Amino acid sequence: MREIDLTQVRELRLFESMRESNFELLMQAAYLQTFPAQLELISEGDPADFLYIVTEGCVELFARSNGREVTMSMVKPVSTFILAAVLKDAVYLMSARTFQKSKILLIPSEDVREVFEADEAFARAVVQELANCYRSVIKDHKNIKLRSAVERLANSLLRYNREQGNEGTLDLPYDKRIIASLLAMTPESLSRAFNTLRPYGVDVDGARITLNDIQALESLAKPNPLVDGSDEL
Amino acid sequence: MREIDLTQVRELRLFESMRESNFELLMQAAYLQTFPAQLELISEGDPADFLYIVTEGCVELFARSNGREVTMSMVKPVSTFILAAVLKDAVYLMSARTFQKSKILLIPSEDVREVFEADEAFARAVVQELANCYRSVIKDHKNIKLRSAVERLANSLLRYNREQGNEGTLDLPYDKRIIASLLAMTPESLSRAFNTLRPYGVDVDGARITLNDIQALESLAKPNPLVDGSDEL
DNA sequence: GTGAATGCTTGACAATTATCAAGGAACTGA
DNA sequence: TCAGTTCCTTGATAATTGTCAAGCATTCAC
Repeated sequence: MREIDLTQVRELRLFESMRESNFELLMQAAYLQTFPAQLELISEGDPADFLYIVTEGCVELFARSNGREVTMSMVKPVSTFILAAVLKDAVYLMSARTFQKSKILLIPSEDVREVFEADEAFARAVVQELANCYRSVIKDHKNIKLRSAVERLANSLLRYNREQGNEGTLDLPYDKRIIASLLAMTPESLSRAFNTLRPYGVDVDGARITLNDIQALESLAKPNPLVDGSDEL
Repeated sequence: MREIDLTQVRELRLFESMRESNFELLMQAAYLQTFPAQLELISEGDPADFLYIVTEGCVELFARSNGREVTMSMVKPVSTFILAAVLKDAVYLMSARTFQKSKILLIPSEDVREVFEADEAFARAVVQELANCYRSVIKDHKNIKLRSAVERLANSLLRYNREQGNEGTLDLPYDKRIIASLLAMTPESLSRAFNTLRPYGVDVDGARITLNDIQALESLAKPNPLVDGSDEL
């Protein structure tokens, strides 16, 4: 594995405090692979054979049931996914596919669990990671249950704007089709939701969005850190 | 604290494997209190001062935003709630109120975190508990994003029926108002959803529900263990 | 370049779900 | 017992969101 990849992974909060020997053990068992876009990596219901870490590219977590399909979240470098299933030695609850061409590190579940048993620092880091994941889903869940589709869109635009430096202009990080699914609506409804937001200063030009009246947009969106907060609050 | 309560708590998977001395330490710092029904125990946004454990009664976790309010989940004895906030030393993301008169054990967050640092077995048990919580919210999230209101109701009836011994007859465990909110709909819509299910053999008599044609109901509900599974799958 | 595919938008319409108002049943407390 | 709740249901209606079909722009392969 390239030195630079290793360093990146080691710097993840999940791995930074564990013993060097255990980290090496994990990495020796691991595979680093590059996958093309739109390749299905895991399928919900399968046993959790590997812990995944995206080091380059982007991965879509999605769920299927009864012929329908929705995007659950997008995983960007450098982060892990489906940690909970690995630790419980259970089946995956979500499917995953590469969104772009991606470089992904696969660590066999058994090794993760073994090191989890042996390395206290790692065990504690796992707790922090899981707690973050948990709180993040709770926020998503509140978002869907407490807000209408237009409000969800308004808040997500405000959030992208914040993440991209509060310049009043932002680029949608994914296709609108995916944004729509993340926000639990159809692409058609997303299109119409953008139209609804035009009187609030939202201008759309492809993936480039301009927010001309953030105050107005906020008065509609009513952002709430306990729903939209990126983290640690 | 009464011996019987202590034993119950000790038997929780979260506490069963920790060292006796640490368990005693936690319990000495803890308060056991009885609260009347409908008392707000915690309010989202407050710092997480205590870990809560319901030993008798029932607690409603709910969320508020922008004047709206929804039930997130119901906590029955004997289980903990808001563990993630305690471990992260963060604010609560959900509010909690007693549903019935309830006996609740409060353990100061600092003690939980201290023992978490000191007791390896406890740290590992925390991981299992958090992983369960995480997977349970993921399922709720899939339920809402992948199904219509009627389908959600149908599946939740099938689930209550399973939990109550597959007798084809079941009692709703909470007020319909709460069931509605758990299923992300209004009480009026729940009422109409029950009517929609009548042709599928669902008879309603107050809180007592009879399922006269489970096959028909299942063909509508399309239950899926990766969404409805109680646990461990 | 040309044709096919993809992604997005729009229109027309339908289904789903919410809102508001009213009424009835069951429980509650004096 | 009776009035006052509370909870649930129903009706009428409206808002929200989804579906289906078509069209347009862009990208992509050849």
